[in-house]
Amino acid sequence: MQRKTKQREHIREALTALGRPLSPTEIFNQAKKRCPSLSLATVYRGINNLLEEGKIVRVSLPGEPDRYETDECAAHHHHHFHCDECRKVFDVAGCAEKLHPHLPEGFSVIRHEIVYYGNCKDCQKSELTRLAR
Amino acid sequence: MQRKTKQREHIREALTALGRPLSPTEIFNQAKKRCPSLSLATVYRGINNLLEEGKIVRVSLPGEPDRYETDECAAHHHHHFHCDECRKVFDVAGCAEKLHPHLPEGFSVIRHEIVYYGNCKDCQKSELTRLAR
DNA sequence: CTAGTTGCAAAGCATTTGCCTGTGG
DNA sequence: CCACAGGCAAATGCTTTGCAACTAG
Repeated sequence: MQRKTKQREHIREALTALGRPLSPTEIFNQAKKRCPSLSLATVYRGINNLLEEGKIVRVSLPGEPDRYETDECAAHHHHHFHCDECRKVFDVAGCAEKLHPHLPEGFSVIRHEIVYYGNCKDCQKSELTRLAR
Repeated sequence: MQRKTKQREHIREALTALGRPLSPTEIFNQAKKRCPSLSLATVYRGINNLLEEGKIVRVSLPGEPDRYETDECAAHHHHHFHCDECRKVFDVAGCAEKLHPHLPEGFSVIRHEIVYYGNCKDCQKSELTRLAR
């Protein structure tokens, strides 16, 4: 069974603190603020422990390194938004989409992933100010 | 400008021969049959050349190494299907989906990607025979 | 106590680069 | 000819592992 250590606490804390899916490096940088001795290898190990326990969930997006979010975030069906500008990833609540894929004969769909790309709130603003110049 | 070499031909040939998005290694293995002296580095360089020329297109799926498909495949809007069993990727023609994401205030969507997961035709069959046993 | 954890450094993998030889045009 | 292309091996970047020291329970 797993022990409760400060390093592991810091990993979960980083995830809840920023409230969006984070990459191992983002977690590392965030958690290092509280625990300077933390090593990146420990973050990776901690991530894998927490994954096995189901306390965090992997968020993979096309062409991006894997990110992770807390089980609370993952409790409801949702998709993700990737900002083309700052490359941060945000949750998109619910799934109002109607899906009717034109599948070839004999294929069956068990689940789906949708990723939206565009500009997040902050980058939207900076985009506007840039255009206004 | 780029030259026409047999190695580069073999890369495109591999893609059209199998008719589905292929990873660099899949391309390498396929092309090596015709051109045993081919090196993996050349496949990577060839892929990047062809990308720049727009002759092939990158297909990234969550948690998967990048794959590539010919520009013909990419000419029409489509999405992808990933078989949970054999891990091959197939094109899904068109996009009959109605998308109405619940975006936070201030976000704007420029494009989207959809990935379907399930069993492809062949693995569907083997799944059925396995269950029948 | 003692098995699970950590930090560090080294090992793995996939992808890219440097360098020198080979070759298409 | 000779600049671009190819093969090989070394370099890179991200993730995992081995190992000895450490610590929660």
